[in-house]
Amino acid sequence: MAVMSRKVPVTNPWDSVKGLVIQLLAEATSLESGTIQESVEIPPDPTLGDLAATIAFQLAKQLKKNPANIAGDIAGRMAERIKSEPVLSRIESKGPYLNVFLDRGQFAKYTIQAANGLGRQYGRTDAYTGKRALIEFPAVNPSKPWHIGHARNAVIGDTLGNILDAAGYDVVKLDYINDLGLQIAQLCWRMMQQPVPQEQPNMKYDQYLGRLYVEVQKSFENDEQAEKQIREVARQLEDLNSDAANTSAVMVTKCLLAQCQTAYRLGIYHQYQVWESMIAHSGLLDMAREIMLKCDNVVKLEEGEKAGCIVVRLDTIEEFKDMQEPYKVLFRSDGTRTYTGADVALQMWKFGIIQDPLRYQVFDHQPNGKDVLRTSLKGRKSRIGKFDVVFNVIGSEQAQPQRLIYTILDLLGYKKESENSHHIAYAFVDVEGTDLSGRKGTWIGYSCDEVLDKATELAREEVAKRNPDESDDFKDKVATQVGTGAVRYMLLKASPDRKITFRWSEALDFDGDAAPYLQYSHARAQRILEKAGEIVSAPADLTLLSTEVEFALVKAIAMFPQEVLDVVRGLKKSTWGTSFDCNRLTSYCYGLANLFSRFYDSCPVLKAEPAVAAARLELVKAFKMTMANCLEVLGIPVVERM
RNA sequence: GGGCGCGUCGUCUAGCUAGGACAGGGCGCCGGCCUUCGGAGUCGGAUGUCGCAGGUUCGAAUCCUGCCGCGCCCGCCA
Repeated sequence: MAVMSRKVPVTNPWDSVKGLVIQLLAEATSLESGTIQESVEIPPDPTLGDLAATIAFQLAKQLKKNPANIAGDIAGRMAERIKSEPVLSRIESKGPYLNVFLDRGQFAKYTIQAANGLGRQYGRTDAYTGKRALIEFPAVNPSKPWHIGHARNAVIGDTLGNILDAAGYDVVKLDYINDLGLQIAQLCWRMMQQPVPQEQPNMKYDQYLGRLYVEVQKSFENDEQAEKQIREVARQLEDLNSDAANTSAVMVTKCLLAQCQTAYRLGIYHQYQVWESMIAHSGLLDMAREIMLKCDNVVKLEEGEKAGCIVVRLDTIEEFKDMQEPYKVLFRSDGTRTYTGADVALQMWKFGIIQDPLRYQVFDHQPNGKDVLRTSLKGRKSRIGKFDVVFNVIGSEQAQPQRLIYTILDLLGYKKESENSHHIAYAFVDVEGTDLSGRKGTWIGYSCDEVLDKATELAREEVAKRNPDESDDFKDKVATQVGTGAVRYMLLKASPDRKITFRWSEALDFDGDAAPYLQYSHARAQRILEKAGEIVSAPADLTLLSTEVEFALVKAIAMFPQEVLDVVRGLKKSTWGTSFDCNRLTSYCYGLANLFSRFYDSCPVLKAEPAVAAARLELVKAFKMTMANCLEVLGIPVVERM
């Protein structure tokens, strides 16, 4: 069998074996392999089998026979053929189900050779090589620190990027900086007031600004005069030479640098930042407007309430038929853009529909060694290029506005681009009763930094308890890895469409289904390999790995590449956004760690007889590699000792 | 009013897109396991009207219809 005898390690062992089973079922039944593929599943209990097919149910309808009899017939017909495949052991019918058993030893060999042969590449595939994906996140206003809800956005976006990258995509991560919003105007207004607010010397700038904003908000709400002035500041911000714009530029830069420190703590890096003020002055909006006006559905209204506005007519679209107002304003009567208008223009830019008029310069040198570029008036032209797919990570409350943008893109004639526009939606994080509001200041105490601080602090205590003789440097380093890993994992393990109620007791629970458990399993594997270094050197016979527990671990290792691909294939558009099952990968990773823990408990490695020890060591290596690769995709630090 | 999402042991949650074998986990609770490579572990136990009511099907947590509860969205705002 060609697939099974390749010299080069297979990239996707589970899928290869499943493919083989499908092939054999097709030979035995004359059903389409597509039909069979859909019916092949994993039995609920491994004692039933390793793979199962429910084709007997479908055939029962056609043949008008009892499905159990049909399954029995097929099993009988396939028995011999199965024996000729080394990785397969036997087929059984159990009622209407067809259950296939793998040969444990052969499959262990097959899988471990794949994982250890590919090493850090294991889990990566070239399924989407050649495609370019742009991900925009988290687009936090540069007027406050990230709170834990912003962190959810950022971690989802970052992890999506890693997963797409593993599937072969060329991924670009982009952040959108709204430095022209009302929040910025409010802060600038305050900055230009007497007395000039004093910066808190011991406080991060974003933290300080976020608190100042809560204060300013009160003036805005209660003082009509102040509100009027703030509106004026907002207008001035559009003029890059104004005092307001200069004040803003300094303030926003300082705030953004502070926010970036939070991102870096979470291991999150970007290639580009798009600043709204630069978009406003780049000519991009004018270019977009021209293109839009060529479309029949975009018109400048001459009369009525919206006279002078450039609007898009939505009444031709089924979905918006029931809308009270069929005209959506893109450019106001004074010529300025609405958010919808700007968003459509930006989306067009992302797909390369508008030639890039922006210039770029380095904003910061990131700890990953790479520069993040920001849009600017002065810098250089860049080759950011066109993208095949665009993902915008935004809260689910923006589902309709996002869909509207993609619909308008379609109306403008960019059908493909519309289809390839994805809103990665996620529900908000709240805090037992209240939401996290920048305005009301309810985020105070729940900023991402504070959560990371507390998690790291607790991790420091635990590390110190377990490693009393280690250096402070060691303890600090590991505490950081454990603390940040725990926070990232907590945010990823919840399905994005489910709201998270943040609780300290859960965030700081390092037992059970949490990142430290995963990191711990890796550290244990690492320790075994370290100790083995001095002892074992015999060439391993991997077919010796055949106990229940070993086999379960082997299967989990074999499934990793397919798990990654399944998450990518699961990115499907719905009315409310595009589904992204980041929790599926955390769940896989937890299961993998769990199986290793069982193996660790019941299968001694170093104390086993030499031949078994050699084989188990290879299994430990394969596990460690897979766990490390999976953690890397999740953005959770890989820990050698903890 | 229209639209979207959520509702699963005490609690948090997976599974729902492609219906299938006793609904999986975590925390908490009860009880075992350190003369075995790190106990952030492991083994066992108790705990469930899968929001409610119908329907489709050989078979429904999953699909359809109608309700109920919670949250969110429907501006030349930002």
